[in-house]
Amino acid sequence: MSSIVGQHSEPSNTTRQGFWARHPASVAADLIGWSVFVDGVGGRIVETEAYHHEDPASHSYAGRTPRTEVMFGPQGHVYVYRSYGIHWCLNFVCWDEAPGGAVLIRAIEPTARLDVMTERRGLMDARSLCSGPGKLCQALAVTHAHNGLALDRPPFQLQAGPRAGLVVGPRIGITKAAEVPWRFGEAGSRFVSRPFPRPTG
DNA sequence: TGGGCGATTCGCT
DNA sequence: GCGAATCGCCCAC
Repeated sequence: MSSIVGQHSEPSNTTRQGFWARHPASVAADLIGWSVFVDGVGGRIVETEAYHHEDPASHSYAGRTPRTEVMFGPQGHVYVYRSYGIHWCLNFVCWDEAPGGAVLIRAIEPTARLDVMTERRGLMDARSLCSGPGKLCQALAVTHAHNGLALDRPPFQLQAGPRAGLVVGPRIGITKAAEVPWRFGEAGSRFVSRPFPRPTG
């Protein structure tokens, strides 16, 4: 599933339930190169991470709680949680065999309304506007108020797009199952949160 | 009801 | 490169 959908395609295939009813790692890989906007502010997704219900690093691993409720709900919705008591993190709910999975959006290449993002972030450097899960939520003004909202309805807008290439690596900032290679990025992108490890020979 | 912990970021060295 | 800031969630007592 790496089809490139033109802007005039009927609702982009992200709106089809089938896209999200797959393993989070598959969805996370396919989302690279797509664009996400919140109230018209956003850009191209260049970095994601997958979290699965059988994955010890996933919030859903310990079971269903009020906080993780959305992860067990319908696919194609937004799961937002607070990180370190300071930042917000944006996830897209997806799962196939059993409920409880999501893709963390870790970095975006800003393309739309950089002026708004610049003001929200208090920065001039486009490269640093959305190069991290907490950063992009600040730039796109995503908060807990968005938790549970559907991705195919305002204020969200998703649009398929091409990517230069896919790179894979271990996830960042976790202690459990840190070796699982479920971090995905666009090859050569300068807008990722951190460089991907070079393929070792 | 209390304490430990975390899918982070930023500034200072 | 390292550590502080900061607070909601979750489990144990």
